[in-house]
Amino acid sequence: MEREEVNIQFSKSTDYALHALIHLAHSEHRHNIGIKELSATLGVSESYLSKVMSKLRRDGIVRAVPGVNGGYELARPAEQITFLEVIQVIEGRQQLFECSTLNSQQHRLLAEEGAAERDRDCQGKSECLVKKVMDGAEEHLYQYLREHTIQSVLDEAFQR
Amino acid sequence: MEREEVNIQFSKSTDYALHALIHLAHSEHRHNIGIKELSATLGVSESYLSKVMSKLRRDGIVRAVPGVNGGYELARPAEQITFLEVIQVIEGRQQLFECSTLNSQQHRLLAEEGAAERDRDCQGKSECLVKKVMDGAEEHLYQYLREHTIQSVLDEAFQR
DNA sequence: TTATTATGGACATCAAAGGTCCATAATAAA
DNA sequence: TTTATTATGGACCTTTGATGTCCATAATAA
Repeated sequence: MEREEVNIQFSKSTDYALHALIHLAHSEHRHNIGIKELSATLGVSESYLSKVMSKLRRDGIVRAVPGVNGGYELARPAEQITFLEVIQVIEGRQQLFECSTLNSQQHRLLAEEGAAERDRDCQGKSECLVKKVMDGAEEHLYQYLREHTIQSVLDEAFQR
Repeated sequence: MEREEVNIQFSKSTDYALHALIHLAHSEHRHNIGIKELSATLGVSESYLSKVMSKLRRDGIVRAVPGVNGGYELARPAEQITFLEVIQVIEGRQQLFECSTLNSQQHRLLAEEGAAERDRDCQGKSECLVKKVMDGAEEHLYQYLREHTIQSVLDEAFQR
């Protein structure tokens, strides 16, 4: 009874990624910020942060150059990098909610009231009533995360 | 490279809980729906669904009575049971986002611009710029989930 | 009293998060 | 062209939590 279960939460990797990108954006006059500086700034190991940065690179959010004076920089203007995009790159693109129950429950409901012509499958189709609400919630959340960018955070930091 | 990582997602338990509650609400003329009927309806094992139902009972969402003809029923009207409440009971009440990075990043930003009088801690305080956005996202999501209840889903099922 | 139903503890399994280490590739500077 | 430096990716490890089963016990109505 010591620990409550933990579940619906963004991963630490997402945290690292967002903070790293903000640091890059804030240092844009300089070029090629190395993993050493990034990991020291965030207080995270170089080896782990490297993995996160590699993902960001593979998805075209940052550019990376090896070698002396190498490092990372944003691949695009900070106002074109949304929170949603970063989160999806790191967390993957699965949906907030997947229906795992049988097709029985909600379809019995529908069938009994004479809407029996609908599909018979609850797995991911739009027929599941619970999923319908959750999909709405997801779109709601995503819309918010689309409206916030790396740049908008910087703007806010400088009280405007 | 076969499986993409899976992360930010509601658990199956939440799925089970929501579907079970809808079934209870839809059967409110009858009383005490047993775990047998519930598990058969959802296509889930009795033993596992029991755990989920116990959680719902401990948090006052359903009532349970053991013994012959025992079972579960809603402890409150279906319009007073929100999606958010169910989710929080099952998933726990941690936040969508916890800041894991050092206090350095965002405070260096603030400090450089002369806002140095703020706290020095990024762990969960409102000072972290990333966390501020994520908290906003969370509140956005929660507001939506508060507006949807077990009853509202039933209403929708009966096309009104 | 008895059959029935819910409860909770103890386990088991499995996948994913989080993290480390190292060999290799790439690059710029010397 | 070497060399020092930096990123990359594979292999591996540990911990945690989700999912699930089983069983003994408690509670309850018939």
